[in-house]
Amino acid sequence: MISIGKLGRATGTKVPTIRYYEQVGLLPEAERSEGNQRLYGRATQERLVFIRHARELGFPLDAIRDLLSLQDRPAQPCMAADTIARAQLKSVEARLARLRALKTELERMIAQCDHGTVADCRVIETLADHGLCQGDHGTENGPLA
Amino acid sequence: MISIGKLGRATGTKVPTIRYYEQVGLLPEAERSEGNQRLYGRATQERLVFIRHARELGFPLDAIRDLLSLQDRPAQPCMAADTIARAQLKSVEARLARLRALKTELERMIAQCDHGTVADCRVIETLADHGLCQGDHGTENGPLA
DNA sequence: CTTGAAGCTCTAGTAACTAGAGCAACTAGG
DNA sequence: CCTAGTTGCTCTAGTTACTAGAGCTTCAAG
Repeated sequence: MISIGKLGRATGTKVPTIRYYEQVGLLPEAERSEGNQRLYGRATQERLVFIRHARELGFPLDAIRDLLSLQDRPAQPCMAADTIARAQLKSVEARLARLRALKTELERMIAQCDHGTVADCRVIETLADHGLCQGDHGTENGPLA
Repeated sequence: MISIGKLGRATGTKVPTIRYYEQVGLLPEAERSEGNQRLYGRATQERLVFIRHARELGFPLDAIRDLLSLQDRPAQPCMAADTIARAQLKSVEARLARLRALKTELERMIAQCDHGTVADCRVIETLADHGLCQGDHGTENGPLA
């Protein structure tokens, strides 16, 4: 049984984040000490590690909630977890493609900035240039990277 | 002089987003018609295009505010804009590296999910596995992708 | 035994929007 | 000219995943 601070250090999670996870039901309500302080055992620590890894992989908390509920009833078929992972992969690939394009664009911008005045700075021109839209208008404001 | 709806369609921006940009000072307070409806001219439309492009490139609104203030006083040296762009490039590269790792991991997870039951599903095991931490603990909960 | 760190609860703030209520105004068809 | 129906207005509140602060209590070390 360890304190919330130790759990945080052990898992690389900030203390308020742990309390937040409890609040939104991702972690069970912690046992308390005499003096009302949270105490955690192995099981919860592992659950938190699971959550953090899933977050690092970009899963939103809702998806993690689903995964945890699968984990809690392990006799089910694996399909649901697979489906979640596949959906996640799709969105990761989309973000990757977008970011690669952005990187190219930024490099171009920086290369063209000639340390003159803003008046002829390509960084600003590039952003103002309408010709660079590759016509994904219609998507409207999407997640944006 | 066009309405907010037309401006939205012309720039691929949702109407509430335009009002939001005005509210937070990225766009000037719009002129109004007799009946109190917002009217926009070329200048504001270009400013909005600038903002949207910068957002697509991942610039946070604060950085965009800075860029716009540079644009408003174009006799300054270009350095500041360059600095902002370089910082942005750095963070894009970091996000890229992280995402590439995530993609590999997800692919591995999916490949190992053998459509059995959850009990032996690698998707969940992978997320629970502590051995996969490449020890970036200490960063605590960072931006996460 | 005392001091300072770590814990508690609660509220409010962050980014960048998005959604909804309830109402006014503009536009096109008949 | 009238009447729908769409678009616009303001305002409040919700979203995601946390983070920060106030004001207080409890714990661990010297």
